Amino acid sequence: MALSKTEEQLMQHLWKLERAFMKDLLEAFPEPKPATTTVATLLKRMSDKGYVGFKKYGSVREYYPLVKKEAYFSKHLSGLIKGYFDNSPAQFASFFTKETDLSPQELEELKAIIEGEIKSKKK
Amino acid sequence: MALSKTEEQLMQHLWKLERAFMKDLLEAFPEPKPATTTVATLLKRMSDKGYVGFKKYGSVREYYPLVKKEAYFSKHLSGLIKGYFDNSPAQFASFFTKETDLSPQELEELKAIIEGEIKSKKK
DNA sequence: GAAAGTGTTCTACAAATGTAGAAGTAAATT
DNA sequence: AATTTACTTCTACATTTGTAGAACACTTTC
Repeated sequence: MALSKTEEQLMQHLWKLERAFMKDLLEAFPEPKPATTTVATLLKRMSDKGYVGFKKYGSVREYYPLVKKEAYFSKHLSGLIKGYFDNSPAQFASFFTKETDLSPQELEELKAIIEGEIKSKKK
Repeated sequence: MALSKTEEQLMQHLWKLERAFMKDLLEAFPEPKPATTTVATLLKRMSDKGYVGFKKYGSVREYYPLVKKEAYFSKHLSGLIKGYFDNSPAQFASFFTKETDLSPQELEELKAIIEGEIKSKKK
């Protein structure tokens, strides 16, 4: 099952922190911070959905992600590409490159990456 | 306000069709098709949210999108990039290029696009 | 060891979402 | 004109989501 928008936000914090206690997560939120119980509920649901694990220290828990950000994001992205670009990553890439405001330097970097990819595919 | 997952799907059909009557939309869904009333409800909500317009022909309506797919998608994408790549499109691009399985030809095309962008930025 | 501080579990509830029946209306068909 | 077709509008309801109070439990601190 997928995460909801709010759960995803919390997941972002968790990915950044890698492992975190309730208080670390609360700190990560900007004002106005949600109630502790709110975060607890979200964590419970996320854990039920299999996205979050935890280690108990007494009654307190140290939470950590069970799915990698990259993996989660990849799935997200391929969904988007399927939906919006008729499943054509190339078409998506083209759109992205044109629409996003990349600096000349970033473009050069990107070009280098692609050249690297081309080379590695060829070998 | 944003569209929900299901509303987005319907929106996809509408974008593809450009203008559509209820029956066209229903046809666009794969089996098992939703009930007519289900789609009607979604259209109503989407219209309330300002994403869909319609022209009346008697009591029947021809629906059409009020927001361009590109615009909607862009917003989506920048949200993703903000969330997952710390607001760095370049970092995102790099991830995308590595993770997605583009064919050598697609990579060449992409490279060409980027070169074009570099040139146009330089001018 | 009584009081604070932290976090957990339970329970609750409003809003948003997914889905659709019932009933009405307009247009097409017999 | 009566019937069928193709919607639309209204109403309804189960889930999921966003938010959090109340009450309980473990730790730390005076």
